[in-house]
Amino acid sequence: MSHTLGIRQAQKQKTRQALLDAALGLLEEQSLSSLGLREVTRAVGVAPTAFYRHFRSTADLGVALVEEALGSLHPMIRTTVSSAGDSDQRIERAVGLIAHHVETHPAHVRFIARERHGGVQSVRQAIQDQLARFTEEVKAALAKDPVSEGWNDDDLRMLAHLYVDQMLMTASLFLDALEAPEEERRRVVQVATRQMRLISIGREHWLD
Amino acid sequence: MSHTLGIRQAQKQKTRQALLDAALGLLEEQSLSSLGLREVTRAVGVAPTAFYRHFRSTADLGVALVEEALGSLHPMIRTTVSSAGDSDQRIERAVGLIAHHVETHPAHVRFIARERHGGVQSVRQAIQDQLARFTEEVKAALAKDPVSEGWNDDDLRMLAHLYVDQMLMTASLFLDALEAPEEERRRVVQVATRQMRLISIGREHWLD
DNA sequence: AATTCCAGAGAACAGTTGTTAACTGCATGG
DNA sequence: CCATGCAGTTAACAACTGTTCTCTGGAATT
Repeated sequence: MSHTLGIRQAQKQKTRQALLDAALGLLEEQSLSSLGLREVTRAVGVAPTAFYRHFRSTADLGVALVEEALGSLHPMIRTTVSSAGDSDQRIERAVGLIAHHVETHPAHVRFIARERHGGVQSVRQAIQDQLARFTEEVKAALAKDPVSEGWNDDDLRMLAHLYVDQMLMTASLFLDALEAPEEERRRVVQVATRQMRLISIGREHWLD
Repeated sequence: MSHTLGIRQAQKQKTRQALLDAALGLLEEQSLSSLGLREVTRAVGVAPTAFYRHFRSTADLGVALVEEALGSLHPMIRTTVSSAGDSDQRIERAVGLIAHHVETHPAHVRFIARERHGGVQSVRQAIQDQLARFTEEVKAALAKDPVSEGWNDDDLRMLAHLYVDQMLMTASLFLDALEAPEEERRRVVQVATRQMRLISIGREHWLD
């Protein structure tokens, strides 16, 4: 692999990325279903027809954005759920990781939160597929945890589902508090931490 | 109150409602930020300019839809959280109420789920305001429950928040499974029930 | 060095959009 | 019964949309 691709394909990928970036920017103040192809090309500074060299439609571009936003997130998931430390330490680290990711990729997070239930079917589907993969990975990680001894498959899946949803909820909360005073951001940390702690407690007593 | 309003204002409210209904229908396949005013009036069968007699913009119409979708939901909230029965019975009833509401008002539920993180600021704000009211009501109901004895204000609020979010998550799940085979719908009931049960268990052991 | 390929430009299309202004007809209040 | 108010109509506007076809310059291939 890593075949140094010619200056031709390199330039193509460059404009393609520029289109993705511009779209992501424009999507901070609207939904994908109202994003126009001309709007995107205008923001990049290329002719409208150039768009078709890279995407069939804005919906197609949306699907590409889903992969950009979620595809590279799988490694993080693993370190979030599994690994060492007692319960409180793991929770603290998970919340910290989420907060950090929202701070470094706010537009991506906003895009996912917005389009997860958004008006474009194919994009909704792409997000659901990725989240389903996340859920499976979390479930696999949970299965290895000694706390989950004796849990059946359905219960593991419902807990994984709960964790993934909770992650997104927390990320969305951080997003809304991004430009808020630090006081409120700490309240978000507090709420998220306590919610995860409550879930954790429920988990420990599940088999009673 | 209840002053039988003249046939003039009656007709006005009628077209206003027709605009709201038509918009709600159109919003099943797109987001509010891409909903055109002409699109709505065309669906109703009135002139585009008639729109301005009722709403400043489609965003304004969206805010009205929020109140229609969530405003009448407050009484239900109360019966969902509080009232009699042991833990499992209350959960079963809550999940049933949510499922029923999704079946009878699917478009409203879809609208809220979609626009909660959608591209129109004022509508997002309106939804957040209503949800904050819900959270306060749930918190008040929780405070009266003997299980919550000894809980401080912050913990009550975080639990109320968790319940409200869980309610929306569940509603969204039911929505996606609306036209799916009954088998999958029962799986949704199962997952939602177990998640609430886990939360309930965590709640009982919170003060350990 | 000659040829093919292709990312992007340019122009034109039919259709759409939000908003304005001036109007019409009918229910309302004096 | 007559004058006023106002929901909804009609017509027109400039601006915008997605998509098509044709063209061009320079990289890639032979």
